[in-house]
This record gives sequence, structure tokens and C-alpha cells, in this order.
Amino acid sequence: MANVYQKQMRRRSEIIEKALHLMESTPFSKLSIRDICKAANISTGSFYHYFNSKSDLLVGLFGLIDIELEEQVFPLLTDENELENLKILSRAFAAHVEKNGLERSKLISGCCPSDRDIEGNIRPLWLKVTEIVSRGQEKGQITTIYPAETITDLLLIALRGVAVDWSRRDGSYSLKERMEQFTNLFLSGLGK
Amino acid sequence: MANVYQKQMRRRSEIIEKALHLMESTPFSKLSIRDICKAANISTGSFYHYFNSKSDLLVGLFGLIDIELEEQVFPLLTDENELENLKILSRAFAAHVEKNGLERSKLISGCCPSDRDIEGNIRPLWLKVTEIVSRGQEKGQITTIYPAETITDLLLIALRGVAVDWSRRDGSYSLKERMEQFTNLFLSGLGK
Amino acid sequence: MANVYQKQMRRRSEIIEKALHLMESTPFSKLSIRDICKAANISTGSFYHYFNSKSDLLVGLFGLIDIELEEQVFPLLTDENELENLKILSRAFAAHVEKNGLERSKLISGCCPSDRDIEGNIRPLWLKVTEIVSRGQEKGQITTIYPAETITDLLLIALRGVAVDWSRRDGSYSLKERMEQFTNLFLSGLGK
Amino acid sequence: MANVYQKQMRRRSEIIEKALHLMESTPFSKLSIRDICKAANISTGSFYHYFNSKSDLLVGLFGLIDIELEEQVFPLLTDENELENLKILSRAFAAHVEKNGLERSKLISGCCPSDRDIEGNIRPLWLKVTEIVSRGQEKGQITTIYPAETITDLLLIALRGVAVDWSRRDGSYSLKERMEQFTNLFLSGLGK
DNA sequence: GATGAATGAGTGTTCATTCAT
DNA sequence: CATGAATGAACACTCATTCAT
Repeated sequence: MANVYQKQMRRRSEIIEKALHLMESTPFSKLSIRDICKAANISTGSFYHYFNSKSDLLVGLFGLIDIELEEQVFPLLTDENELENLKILSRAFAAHVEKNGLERSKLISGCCPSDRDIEGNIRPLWLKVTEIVSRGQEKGQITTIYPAETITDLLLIALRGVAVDWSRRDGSYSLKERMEQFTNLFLSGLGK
Repeated sequence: MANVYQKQMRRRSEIIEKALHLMESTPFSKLSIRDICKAANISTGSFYHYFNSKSDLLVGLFGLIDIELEEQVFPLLTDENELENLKILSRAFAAHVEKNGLERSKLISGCCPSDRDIEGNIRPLWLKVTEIVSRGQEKGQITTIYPAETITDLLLIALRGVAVDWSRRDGSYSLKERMEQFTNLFLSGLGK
Repeated sequence: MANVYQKQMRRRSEIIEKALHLMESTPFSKLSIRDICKAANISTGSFYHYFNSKSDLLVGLFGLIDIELEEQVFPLLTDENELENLKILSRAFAAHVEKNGLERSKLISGCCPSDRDIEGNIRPLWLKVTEIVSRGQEKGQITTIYPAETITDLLLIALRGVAVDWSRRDGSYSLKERMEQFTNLFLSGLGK
Repeated sequence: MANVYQKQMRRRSEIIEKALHLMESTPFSKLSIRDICKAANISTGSFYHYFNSKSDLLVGLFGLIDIELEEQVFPLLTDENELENLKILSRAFAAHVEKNGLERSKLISGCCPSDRDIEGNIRPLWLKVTEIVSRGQEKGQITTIYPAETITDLLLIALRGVAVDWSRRDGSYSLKERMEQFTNLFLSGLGK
């Protein structure tokens, strides 16, 4: 019965969801299993039925983020101007962070994953950005003084910084606006 | 008796220095008071003579960094080209981070200070950068589409991101080189 | 329906068998029900269908050993020299322990049964040894300074000790050889 | 101040003493740190001030036993008949076990030390017995069909078995008497 | 001033057992 | 009959903080 497996996964996701919610106000490393369980209305024993360890939850956290990214952000891209695509991606990224809160942005960006990083960069967002930059370079829309991978790194690092700063200030300003400012400057440096 | 106070402060600095050293290999939140005391050759009781709490140590940590910045980085600035000044500052910042290691960069950048950030940006580095950008705008060397404070924020956020990324990858590449790449792109977007 | 009962019992034995296998490498108290169930390919729920508790499994363990003893060891006895019979029994016991491993020897000997010993000695091996010693005393082959039951106790206690020692040292020497040495000394003290 | 160190050690011993007391009724592996702390009237935190881990306590336990052995048992030995010395040792051993209870005998014998054996046999008792047997062989009082070390092993294994059996039956019979019976038989097999 | 023994709530994790399906 | 999700007390161990000396 596939249902059984699906049910498991749904329950797993629910717990991840709750953990994510708690992470709006408390960093992962300061979250206790007990807190998570209380929030998810399960016993500590049950937690270990769905996850092998606390780190395992982090893996799940990353996975969930990736799914959301692929479903919500990528479909917004156009085929025309690649610089514009990067702007769209940045905007979507900002919107996503603003909507889903502080800690989620860290999961995307991979900043300070206290337990173990899931391979740093080989993740959907990085791949998509590299693809865009690459195409932009082919079309002559983006500078070629650095390879696509380098430019991707630099851009993502910066985007992460913006999101992290926003969350550090408890979302006291408009992330979308700030992101717009940043991309205006950075992408103008990126154009030919 | 000024001597007494000075002695206190010197001892305080010594403890901070040792803590900083430990933080090269262990994040602040994972450092125990006991470890710090052992490294500083004092008893746990004495620690609480010099600091009110563990968080209090963090405040001291930030202060020390500021002193180092002012002594080592600021003197390198010129009076000519302000964009060039920003580049110098970025280079010096990278050198500083590379020399002093992983955790110090986080203290400067303020990324993920696990316990509580010591107010946002009103710190020496931020003031200095704002000053430079301001002058650059006056001289017509730097874009005025955003106020100096905004540009400063954006730049510092990005610099932090670069340093943090470098430390996240355990310093596995040259931070100076990467910082150079980044400023090449970003500052070219910043110029008129 | 005897079939139903028999099937139950067969399944029970299978689980005991698997548990015994695991106990070669892990002491009973460190074995989890989950581990046993995994090895036996049943669910934890099913375990509690066949056993009332973890301790209940221990009772089953002892029973299985008794069956093996009666089937494999007792048939080797002769009718002649009772001292020789005791030696044969000791040898067979050593062989049995060596073949079936560490934890089984503890079950026979009853040393350190972590949960609760299943009454003292009224078990097949003890009865058989008493029988032999008794006959030996009647034939004048074995000292009568102590009653048969006492001598049996002393002998079994010693045999257990030898087996336990062997297992404590992870079977690093030949149990048969050591048992031979021991019986040479002890049985010579036992003879008239 | 040596006083400080001594005080530490005295406190350590007190905790060991209490643990030993609990071990009369509960095997070491089933004893929780909390139980020990409650018995010793200290907090769990304090326990870890005196011991690095639960296993560390076991090491202390063994040490204490050795001291008692050397102080109370060894002085009783004579210079004449070595077989008699072995009997004295066995008697003293039995008395010691009877007086100090169940679990202490296991510590001496090293039977089932659940966490980590302290090198099995290279301990005071073993050395002393080997010394006696050796001398006995030189004097022609003890059989030479096996080396002294082997005979020592066999004897100690048997003594352990007797003590363990006694404790398994909750001290329901006289250990001294049983030990006497055993040595009567075994040592008579040992003599020339 | 300085010490370090003492505290006790807190951590991540395990596991025998129950029970709805 | 069989399943495995759920439970929650228990475990060994950590650590910031206090305080008598």
C-alpha cells in the first residue's frame, strides 16, 4: 500500500513544517527535540520514529525548501533577457524569504547550518542560476570576465547576505525593496 | 586607583583573546565557559568576576574586533579615488579575515551571532564606509541613485556574505581573490 | 486445534533462536526488542503476541538450551566409570559451549542472568550430574565426604566458571583444553 | 595544599562506597547515575565533577576492592604450607565476599564487568595466588603437571564461580562452609 | 579577588510496551 | 493474527551559574 508510505511522508512533512515555524524565532541549534515535539503534538519517541536524529531533521528541512523553490520560483522565469531572469529570481527569492520567514532563508542560503551542510551548493537554486548566467554569457548579456559558476557564487552569496541581514533586523524593513536596490547595483555591474 | 581598573581590563582582554582563539575552531555557542577558563588559566568563578554572563563575553568580543579594525585597516585609506578606497577597504577586510580566521569574520559581519546582536550597524566599519561613499558621491565618483547609508548597507552585507561563505568552506579558497572578483563586479555597478 | 498451538510454539522457537543468535555478539540486556524483531522478521507488536515481556523471552531461552542439552550431550554417557562419565559430560559441555558460543554458556550456567534467574538448579543438567555422582558413590568411585547434591553443585559451579571465563576472554583460548585441565585436577580430588 | 586533593579523594571514595552499597541489590549496568547521586546526596552534576563517566566509577570500584584485599587478606598468609596458604586465601576471600556482599565479589572476580574489564587478571589477587602456587611447586607441595599461572587461573575461576553462585542464591547458605567444601576437593586434587 | 565544588534543569536519544487499525 | 505508530519515562551526560571558603 503506497498509502502507508505517503502517510509517513506527510506526517514527516508536518513535523518539518512545525520545526520550520519554530525556527522563525529560534535558531535550529537552540531548538530542542522536546520543543519541536510539543509544537507538533507528538511524543519525543515519535520524533525518532520519523527521524533518525536531530540532524536528520535538518536534511528534511533542506529538502522541503528545495521543493518549494522548484514549484514556486522557477516557473516564473522567462526566455528573453537573462539579466532580467536573475532579477526575477532575486525578487522571487526575496518574496519567498519574506513570506516564509527568517530561518527558511538560511536553509536556502545554507548560511550557518549548525550541524552539517548538505553539500553546500549543488542544490536546485545554484544549478538554475548557473544555467541562466551561462545562457546570458552566450547571448552576450552578461560579462564573461568570470566563468558562470563564479558569478553564480558571487550573486548567491550576496543574495544570502541581503536576506540574512533582513532577518537579523527582524524584518524591520522591506526585503523586496532592499533586494531590488541591491540587484539594481550588482546586476548593472554584471551587464556588458 | 586607576591601576586596579586597568588591571581588570587587561585581564578581561586576555580572556577575550583566548576565547577568540578557541573560536577559530569552535563556534561560540558550542564553547563552554569551562573551556574558556581552562584556556585562560582561570577558574570558572573568576570568569564571572570579569563578565556578567556568557553573552557579556560576546560584547567584549565585538569590542576587540573594532579596535583591531581601527588600528589595522583604516590607516590604509587614501584621499584620492573613493571607489578605490572601497576596494582597499574590501581588500584589507579580506586580509584581516583571512589572517584572523573564521569566527572573527562573523563578529565583524555580525552574521548569526548566536546569542544576540549588539545593535545593528552603528559600528566603526559602517561609519567609515558611509563616510567614504558620501565623499564619493560628492566627488561624482559613486552613483547617487541611493543614499550613502543604503549603499553602505548593501556593500557591507555583500562583503559579509563573501567572508562568511569563505569560512563556511573552511577557507578552502583564497578569500582575497574572491573578494577581488566580487568588488570588481559590484563596484563597477556602483560607479557612475 | 493442536495445529494452532504447535504453530505458535514453532514461531516462538524461531524467535528464540534468532535472539540467541544475536546474543552471540550482544548481551541480553543490551538487546532491544526491535533488534530481535528485525532479525526474526516480525513486528514489535507480534513479539508481544508470543511473549508477555522481554523477560519472558529469557525463560524461553533457557528452555531451548535444556532441549539441546538433552538431545546432544546426555546420549554420550557410558555405563562404566562414573568419574569418566563426569569427564565426558564436561567435555561435551565444553564442546557445546564452544560450538554455540558465548551467551549460551551463560544461559546454561545461569551466571549473571540480567533479569532474573529461573529458579536455581532444578534443571536437566543438574539432575543428570547428581544421578551420575550418586551412582559413582554407590560404586565407590567417588568420594562420599559430601552428598551427591553438594558435589554436583560444586562441579557445576566450577564448570560454569570455566565457561564464563572463556567467554569473558572472547574465546581467545581453547575451551576444551582448559576444561580438560580443570577436570584433571578437580576430578582427581573427587576420586577416592 | 595536599588537603584539597585528599578531600577530593575522600569525597570520591564516599561516592564509590555508596555505589557499592547499591550494587548489593542492583547490578552495575542497571544502576543509574541518578540513583547513585540520590544515595550519595549529591546532584548529578557533582557526580561528573568527581568522575568522567559512569565507566570511570567502575574503575574506582575496582581500585577500592584491591586496596581492601591487600590490607585485609594478604597479611593472613603464613610461610609454611602453600596449600594451606591457598586455603587461607580462599577462606579470607569467602569471608570478604560474605561480609561485603554480592556485587563486590564480582568486582574481585571480574565476572561480567558490564562496561569494560580492567585488564582481567593482572590484579593483586591473581599475582598473589600465582606467587603461592609457584612456591608450592618449588617446595613439592603442589602438582607440576600445569604451570603456576594455569593453576592460578583454574583456582580463581572456581573460587569466582562459588562466590557468584552464592550471591545468585541471595546468600541463602553459608559461603564459608561451601568454600571449605570446594577447597577440600579441589586442593586435594592439587596436592602431589 | 580568586577558587572550584555544587547545582539542577536541560540535552539528544533509547526502548519496553500499548493499541487502533 | 499482524502491524507499526505512538508513548513517555528513563538514560548518560553538559553547562551556565552561584556561593561558601
